[in-house]
Amino acid sequence: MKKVTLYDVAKQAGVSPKTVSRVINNEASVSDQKRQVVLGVVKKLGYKPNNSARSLRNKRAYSIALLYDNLSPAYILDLQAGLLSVCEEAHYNLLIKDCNFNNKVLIDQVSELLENTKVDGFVLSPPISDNKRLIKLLLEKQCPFVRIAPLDGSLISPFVLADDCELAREVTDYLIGLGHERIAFIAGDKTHSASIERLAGYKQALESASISFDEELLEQGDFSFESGEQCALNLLDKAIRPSAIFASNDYMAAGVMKVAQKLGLTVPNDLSVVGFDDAPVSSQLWPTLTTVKQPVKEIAAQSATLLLDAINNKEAKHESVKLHCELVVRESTSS
Amino acid sequence: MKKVTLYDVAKQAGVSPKTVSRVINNEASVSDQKRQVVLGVVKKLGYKPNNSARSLRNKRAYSIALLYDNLSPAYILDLQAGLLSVCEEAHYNLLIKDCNFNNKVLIDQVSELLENTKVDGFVLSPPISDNKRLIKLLLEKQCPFVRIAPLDGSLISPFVLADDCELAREVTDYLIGLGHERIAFIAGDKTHSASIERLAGYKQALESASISFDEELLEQGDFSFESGEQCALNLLDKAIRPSAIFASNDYMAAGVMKVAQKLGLTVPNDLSVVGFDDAPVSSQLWPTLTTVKQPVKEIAAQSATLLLDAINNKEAKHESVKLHCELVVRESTSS
DNA sequence: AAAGTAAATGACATCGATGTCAAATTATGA
DNA sequence: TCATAATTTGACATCGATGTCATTTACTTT
Repeated sequence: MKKVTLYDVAKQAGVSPKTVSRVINNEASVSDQKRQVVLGVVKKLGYKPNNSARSLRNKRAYSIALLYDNLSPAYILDLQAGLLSVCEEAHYNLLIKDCNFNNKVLIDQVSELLENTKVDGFVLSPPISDNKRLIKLLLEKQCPFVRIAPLDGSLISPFVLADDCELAREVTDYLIGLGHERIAFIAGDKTHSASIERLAGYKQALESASISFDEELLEQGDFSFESGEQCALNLLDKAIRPSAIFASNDYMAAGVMKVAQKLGLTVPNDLSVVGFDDAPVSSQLWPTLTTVKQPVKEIAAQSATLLLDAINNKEAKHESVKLHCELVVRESTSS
Repeated sequence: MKKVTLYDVAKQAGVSPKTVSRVINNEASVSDQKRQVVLGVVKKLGYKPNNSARSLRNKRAYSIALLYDNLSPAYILDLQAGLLSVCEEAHYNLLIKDCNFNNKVLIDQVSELLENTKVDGFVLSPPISDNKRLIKLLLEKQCPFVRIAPLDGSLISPFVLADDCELAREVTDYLIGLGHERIAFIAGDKTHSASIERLAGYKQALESASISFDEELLEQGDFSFESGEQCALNLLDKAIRPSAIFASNDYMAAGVMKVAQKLGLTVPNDLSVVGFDDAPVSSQLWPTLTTVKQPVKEIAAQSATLLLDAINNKEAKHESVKLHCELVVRESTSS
């Protein structure tokens, strides 16, 4: 039951430790014959490289860090799960960092992670994906990173996003298809690309259907339940009410539902409501909320894959990946 | 900007590296005079010990792992936040492990963490806190661990819990105080101590108020929204309805709200509803839910503290800590 | 077949911190 | 004051993997 090391493998295989190391790291100049022998012994002894020794020698921690701030708990947990699945496979550690603090501290903490912990790369989730100072730091230090749903679509790093715009269009098309013409939209926090994209999709759908965009029907929220309430109050107070409200996320949609109920409106008969994200609350309300499900775990898994690529192959070209969301029709919408 | 090592400190301080090491690790036999000198240089150079080197030499990873399964996202995130705050302070890493798999795999994964990653200790959250096989493994390997809200209150390890029973009593007292006499209770998953405790508190309060416990008013749920719905249907279908329903968590309470609304009952006028946990949904419903807020971050922080104590002081006695919850009165309750 | 080139292999030092054990220093007691 | 015990201190080896560089082996080429 004792820990097996490179040396044990080397002895059994009748080669030098260095050769075993070469095999483990998939280096080129090892004869196929010895490679097979070594691999055999590795499997037989169940050898696993010691991470601390590697880290010490190579001056890197074999770990990546997830930076997040201000997202919904379920979303963050899905991100973590997706990242973990890839990290475990690749024998990397995942460090998590709640960046619920100001810019200055964030920069310090990341520097610390870089210089002390020797983290290999970072996953930036919105709104950190567009933190200028942080990105500048990472680029300067030549530290690999991936951005999730960034506003800035340039390939300074790989990035992964969902087809928010397309799905917002689909949602709006769906509402139009149900016969709605006065469809209001509640936008989210502008520092998230999702807000921009979802609004764009809404506008595109209106245009395709030759419904003119009405400034009156657009409200600016910030993704919070309270902002949803406030925006709904503004919208439902109008002389001619919208017959449907499309909120940029489920929290705001829940706020809309609350206001509708308070005003004595029945959802979906008097008002259709749509959210976005498929947060837990969307199926815990009554009526349950029509919404859009993002493939958050896949987004995270893709991010991890791209990041590990960048880490292990410094000259790899940066890519971007767009993943597909899905409309989930529930009870809060009708004609 | 180069990395400073023990040797740099030793040279500057005019002592041997070993002495610096002694100072860093707070060992006894160093003269006060040298200690001061060394500490001065440490601060001046901003020396930070290299974790990989330490891990290699000491055969431990300076990290703890959080095992969780099946809890609400917000709860898990709060646990993580609480653990992280202590870990960062102590320069430990936090590994997270979603144990959403069967017993066998769990044991394998934990063994792997122990033998390969050399994790120093584990934090078990419910219902893993009472996983017999896992606990047996950890005890055998003499690996320190803390349990959060275990069913088994013996001191095989330190543990931390909330005063669920007391608060359930307080909630029930509060409902009784409002004039309710037919108060139904929806119990949660029996593998969680919280379920047992909350039910006990409910019964105690009834007894204190000389209201006899009515089997008819007790339903068994499993903490899910759907189970809340089902139990509510059962309860509200009775000839004489309860005037208040106390659900063991907010998800189930949300299910109750849904059913109440569907049946045309107005909350709180026709029915008072109380939840537990102060999950996000409790303030995103309308009416907002009266509930109980657990100090989850503090529970986690305490757990981490106890665990690190156990790790760094093997003969420390195991302690248990009980933390205080708080009743949050919102809109879903009235006389 | 000899010479020359390319590929495969291994000896050794190193990453940074710390346990072991012996040497040096200080304190104690007769 | 000197021998002895107690306390500080440091030299050195070590944890396990891998970069460097020299050496050996295999493969061409004329």
